[in-house]
Amino acid sequence: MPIVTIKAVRGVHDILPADTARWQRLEAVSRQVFEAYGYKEIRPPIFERTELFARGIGEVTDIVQKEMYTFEDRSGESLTLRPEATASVLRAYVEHGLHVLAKPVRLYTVGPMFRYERPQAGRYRQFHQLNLEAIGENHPALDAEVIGVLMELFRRLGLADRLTLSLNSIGDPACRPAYREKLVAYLRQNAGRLCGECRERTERNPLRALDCKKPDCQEVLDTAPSILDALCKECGEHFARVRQYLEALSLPYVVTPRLVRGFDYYVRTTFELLTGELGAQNAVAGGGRYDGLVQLLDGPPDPGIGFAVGMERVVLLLPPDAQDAVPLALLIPLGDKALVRLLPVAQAMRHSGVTVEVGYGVRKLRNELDRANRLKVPYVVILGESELEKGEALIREMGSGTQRPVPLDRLEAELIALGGVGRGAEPPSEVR
RNA sequence: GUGAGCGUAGCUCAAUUGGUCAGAGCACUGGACUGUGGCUCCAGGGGUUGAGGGUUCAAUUCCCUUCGCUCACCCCA
Repeated sequence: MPIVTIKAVRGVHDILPADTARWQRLEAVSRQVFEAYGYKEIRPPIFERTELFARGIGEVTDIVQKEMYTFEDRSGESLTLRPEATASVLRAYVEHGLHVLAKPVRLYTVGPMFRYERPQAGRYRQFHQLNLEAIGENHPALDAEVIGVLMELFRRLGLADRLTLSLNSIGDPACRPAYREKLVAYLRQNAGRLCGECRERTERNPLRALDCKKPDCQEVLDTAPSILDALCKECGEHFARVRQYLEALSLPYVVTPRLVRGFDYYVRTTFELLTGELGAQNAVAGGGRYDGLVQLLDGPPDPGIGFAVGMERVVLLLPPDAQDAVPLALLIPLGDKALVRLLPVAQAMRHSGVTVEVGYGVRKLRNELDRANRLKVPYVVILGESELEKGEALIREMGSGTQRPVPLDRLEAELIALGGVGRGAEPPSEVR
């Protein structure tokens, strides 16, 4: 190895072959679930004008203030690698007039996000999200639907019983300011028992003080006024109906009045899917309603709701794949003549969608068999001088060690017959 | 951005109070075994011990700096 090696940038990581099967499974199941609910994929670019995120996420949020990958392109324009997907999706929604479609417009997207944070367990600078958005409808049944999609995804992944759904309503511009005042008053009253940061938050962003983890602050916050008692009539009713629909769908949840989220744009319903298995990074997914955001991005006054799933965190929870896909057979030619005869056989099998590997005819049979053993292939085809003379090849079953001659012109058909039994193209995996 | 712990072969890890300490296992390639594997034995490739500097007769070991990893704060997916 050279003295100076180029390594991956801090906080980003390679997804290696040993893990890609899990990733592919997660993506496949997600698409199945989302599309079953009528959501269509959209693929926005991974960078946008910086202004889009500044406006959409909120100028005073941590993400915008200190976590964005922002750079100037050669024309001097300020661009930013997306730290989240919703702003991009809504920008595309407005830009291409998708609001004329039958509402709600149901969209999802899958891909990398970028945030400049200190890497940690389950937290990366480039990470991947599944994002789902339902735009143009404010009926509480849509809130329940979106949460239902999320829960169905995790049910299909077999993870539902290891996660809990936290649910809250954070009101809207009609009622939140009043609550904010009450909370600030309470926090000021008890400022002496709060940590320094929470005292700062009291003035700058009081809602964020609610999820401070320090025990002393928790104690103070336990008796703080609850947002749920301060909701206006409309918000209270909306929340009650969301709960009613979730119950109708038998979806368990825990009302968490102190659940606040990092983006400014959320109103009313907010939710998180939490796990106890990932250390400090306990949120596997999060989302909420964002009525008003489309308008903020120069679009029509369409309401919306959506969620994001952290794929790395899900993958960490998924059990490792039981078994790698292995080729059906290793074709072992002994010598170049045999190689020439086997190459088209391999090609034909691959045309049929059956995976095989071919040796190069230069190694000893012993070593090739040893290799076949380690590849865990169930069958091996041996073609040497004597077989060539007789116009046949040997098919050896590695498990039993038995082998039988097969006429060369029947070889391909025989192998495909062997591969037809539960091998080759796997049906879409139904993950329990 | 703050704090703590840790960086030795592709992987997992050794190396007495600084003194043959640069090693083992796994993996890889080959040989023992002229065309029949899973066992065993043997051999080989691969490291300026993360990088740079300092202390010392001598540094993997001690000190400083730096980079990276891990965990926590913070934030969130």
